[in-house]
Amino acid sequence: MKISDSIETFIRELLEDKSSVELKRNELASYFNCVPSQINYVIQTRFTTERGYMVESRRGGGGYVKITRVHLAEANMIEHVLNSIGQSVDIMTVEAILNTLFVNEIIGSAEAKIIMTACSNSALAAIPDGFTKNRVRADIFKNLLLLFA
Amino acid sequence: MKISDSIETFIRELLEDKSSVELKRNELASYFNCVPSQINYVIQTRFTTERGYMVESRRGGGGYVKITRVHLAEANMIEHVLNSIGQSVDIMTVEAILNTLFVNEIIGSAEAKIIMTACSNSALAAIPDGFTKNRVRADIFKNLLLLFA
DNA sequence: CTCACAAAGTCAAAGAAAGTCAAAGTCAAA
DNA sequence: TTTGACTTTGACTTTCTTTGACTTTGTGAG
Repeated sequence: MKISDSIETFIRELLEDKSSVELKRNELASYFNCVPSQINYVIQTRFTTERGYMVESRRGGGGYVKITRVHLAEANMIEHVLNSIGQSVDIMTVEAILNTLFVNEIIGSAEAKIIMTACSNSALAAIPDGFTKNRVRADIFKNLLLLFA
Repeated sequence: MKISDSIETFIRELLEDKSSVELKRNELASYFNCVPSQINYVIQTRFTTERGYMVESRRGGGGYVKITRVHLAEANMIEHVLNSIGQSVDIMTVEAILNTLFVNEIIGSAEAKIIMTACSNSALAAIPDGFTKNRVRADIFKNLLLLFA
């Protein structure tokens, strides 16, 4: 029972051909039998800037939500990412960022895998949940990204 | 037969065909008539990095626990090293081990560098000195070494 | 210009699932 | 018989998802 994941997949598939899609929030919601605001949830958690998407929308009659896959400038992408990471970061975000870096060929899949593992909950199991864990994760992540800058 | 052992066997059997299984913690618990946290106990004591398993999970709706088996070849150097690392390890030891692995061509210099950085004091700066820091270091190190097994 | 309606946005509460911790129980070995 | 490693249990926490009431913004008819 994970409606959000289905919606995410659905939108991803639409984006396979074109680099942007225009959706009707309400139509999509009724297609998936969920409340409209769930579409917002999916967009906010899955189609973020960190994952390489841009979202525009308009309300009112004939309104829409437009999602665009964006190719980030390769130049100082690492620097950009480093700045976007705060003092604390969760594993989902790490995964998303690594994926973006991989897609943009900044890092290879082997490196991504290593970094992912170093930041995984499994590796950080000894640290209590919550702020501390995500803070340590951010430190490790940043230190590793710095190797590619 | 102890419940924990049965659960362990059950999961092991699932892993005989596939190299990874996705479990529902609550379902498994109710199947074995035990409290959910017992599943965590089994995983923490039986499906550890030393034994060649990796564990990922997600909370919330549609959550899961995924256990992946990594094949540890007999007489494998990584396995040996994994077993030799205790619960806690200092940065000098990490460096020494990495050097040995590099000299024996088990890992490349790029990988060694990444692992070294992930285990560095700089990456673990947010953790107070002493036992905890070296313990987290050991966890990270073992998880990363497992990638080369 | 104004008002009704159509869309999309916001936010917080409720629900779902996994994680943590430590107390209490077992049981064999010293 | 005491000790200590291993197990079982459950109360509490954290994380992620779903839902819905309410808000904001655009459009078009009168």
